[in-house]
Amino acid sequence: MSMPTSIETLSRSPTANRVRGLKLLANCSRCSIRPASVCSALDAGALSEFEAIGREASFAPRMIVFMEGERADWVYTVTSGLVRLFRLLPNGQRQIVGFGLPGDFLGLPRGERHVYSADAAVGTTACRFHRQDFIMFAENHTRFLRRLHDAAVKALDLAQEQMTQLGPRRADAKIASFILSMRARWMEINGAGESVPLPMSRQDIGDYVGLNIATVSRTFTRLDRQGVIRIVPKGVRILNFPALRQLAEQ
Amino acid sequence: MSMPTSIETLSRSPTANRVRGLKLLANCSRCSIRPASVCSALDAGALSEFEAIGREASFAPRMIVFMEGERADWVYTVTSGLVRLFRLLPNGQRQIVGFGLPGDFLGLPRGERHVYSADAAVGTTACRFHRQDFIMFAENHTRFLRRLHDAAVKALDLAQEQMTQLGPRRADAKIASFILSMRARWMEINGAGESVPLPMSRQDIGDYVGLNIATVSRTFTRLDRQGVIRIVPKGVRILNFPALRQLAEQ
DNA sequence: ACGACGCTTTGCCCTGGGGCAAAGGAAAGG
DNA sequence: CCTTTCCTTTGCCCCAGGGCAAAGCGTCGT
Repeated sequence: MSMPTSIETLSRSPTANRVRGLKLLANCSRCSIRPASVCSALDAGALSEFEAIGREASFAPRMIVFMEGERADWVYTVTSGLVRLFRLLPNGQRQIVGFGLPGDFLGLPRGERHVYSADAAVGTTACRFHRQDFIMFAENHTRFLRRLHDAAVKALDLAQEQMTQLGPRRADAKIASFILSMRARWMEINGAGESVPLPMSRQDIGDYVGLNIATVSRTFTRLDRQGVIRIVPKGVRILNFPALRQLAEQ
Repeated sequence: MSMPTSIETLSRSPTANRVRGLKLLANCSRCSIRPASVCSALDAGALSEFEAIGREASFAPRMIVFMEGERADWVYTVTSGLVRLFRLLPNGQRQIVGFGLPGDFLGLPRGERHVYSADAAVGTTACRFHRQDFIMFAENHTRFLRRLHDAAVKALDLAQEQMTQLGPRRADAKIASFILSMRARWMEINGAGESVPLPMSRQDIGDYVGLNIATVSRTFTRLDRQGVIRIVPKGVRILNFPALRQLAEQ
């Protein structure tokens, strides 16, 4: 059925260079994605303490954040852009296991090593903390620790969900589910409405839901022609909600 | 692509009846699967204390152990048989998210409610503990708690693995991976060799790896004809290891 | 030992989606 | 502003695997 998207055939491979720049954190209190992130659990005092141990890192598109198998020495909170979480399969195919959106917390696996890789899909910024600093801070701030745990539960739920999405479903069901799930995630960030940002490429979507890039493209086009969605630059607008939900359930 | 295996079309639906019988635990110290279970972390003293809070439950084939959404009041350690972990999708399809083999620990989700259902695929026995008793016991036995954590990590790894298996891979690759993964799991229990028990039905395998029952059957037959495996009652024997590994990597 | 039931295997046909490749667009770099 | 480089869309063809259904087997119960 489906085709290895070898990493070599991707238009460009992830670049080995890591973080592009580091800046001191200033004014977490004015950070616009804070409400959607784990930092929402911190009051003014804790926040400035937290600021002191973090740095803002920027990543150019395709820059690696961390690699599977590597020691997990840093943790991240995405503040803008999009991070791809992926595993490279023995046959060269890339399976995207998740997307890190602004507000998402990344890089704290159960063990001491990463179990998947992460790179920036577009220009991305993230607050970076040394694992030890971060853990020590969390252990001194119980509310924060609980919030972290919540984040982990949410990630697990998403993974479970994704597992059931990947199975043998029709292309339009997969794409419809994908759009609805992205919409739900953006709503937690923006509140937003019918417009769903999709900053990732068609290839990324395919590697996430388990479809060929051509099929992804065709399916978007079909949904557009059917009047279910409208394709807009870097995203879609949902025109017929019930129809989309209906498709997602197939 | 793929077909809803509606729960109604399954030859028989899971039965609503729960545990068939309960017996006091006697002689955990002689339990043959103990080395493969979380109980392996307990010494003689702790073991008899542990015995006191558990009961051995038996389940007839297709009996429900617990259901998605239900409060998770009991936890289980499988001692014999096979448990199917599954979610029912909106379209009626059943996605099997894992198999509980002897030694596996089940029923302690992150939240207070189960996120998937479980039923017995064949006649099954399991040690059952009240969640509270179990948690209290674990908190008083640090080695046991760590062992529990290890079990959770292993389960997560398996789920991650499964997520990459489900994607768009060829039928023989999926089946080959499945056989190798089952073999690896049995080896931890039996040590065993080339013979891999497969107590679950073809339908179960299909709902796990994302293939139609007919395709599952055809693929097993093909691998048999090619001399890669030999189909034996309730399992397979691996004849050509390198070939199987090779297929699994596709 | 026999019969019934349920699971597995197999054949036949068909369709959804992959492979390939070219054309069309958008964005980045000079 | 123009050129280059990706990325997306689309057409054409083909095949892996799904749908359906019948036949084959094993097993369990009486």
